[in-house]
Amino acid sequence: MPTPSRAPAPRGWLVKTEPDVYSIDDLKRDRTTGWDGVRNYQARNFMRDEMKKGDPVLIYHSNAEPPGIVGLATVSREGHPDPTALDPDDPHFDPKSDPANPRWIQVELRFKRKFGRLLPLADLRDDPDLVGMPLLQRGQRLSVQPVSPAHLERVLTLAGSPPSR
DNA sequence: GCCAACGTTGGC
DNA sequence: GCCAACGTTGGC
Repeated sequence: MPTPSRAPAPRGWLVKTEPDVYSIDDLKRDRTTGWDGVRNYQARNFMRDEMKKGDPVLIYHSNAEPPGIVGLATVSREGHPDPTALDPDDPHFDPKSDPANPRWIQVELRFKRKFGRLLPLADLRDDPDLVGMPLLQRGQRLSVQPVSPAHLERVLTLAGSPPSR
């Protein structure tokens, strides 16, 4: 029998940022921002190929005390060239990127909410429901990574937020 | 500040 | 194409 066509399961994401550089409060202030400066091919490919408008995005503070997940955003614009790679005055300028065929991609994120409390990395590591989450894997340092629906729901529950929407 | 893990670079 | 050297990330 024919399988009814069904929308693909919504994908969740997690992005890292150093709060000294750009924090959840900065995103709240700006409301939207181009997630620029990512210079890793795997992370770029997620932004270029897989992050879709409306996808939920967890915001993670790295190099913070303590490090942890601090809030939620959404993809408000899909992959497009990262202007900082083409700007010689920008610290993320990449002279090897051809302006006619830009090498680096960003998405635009829109602030959704800041959690009432930071969810510390150490606590997430201890949560049996989060086993296998890429963030928690040893030596993992991707700054853009997928989050399964189950892990996303668990994080939102820990944050005291509704599991969807 | 230390250092493990990982990605990139470049000599060969 | 191998791999050592180097630079970066990021927790601790």
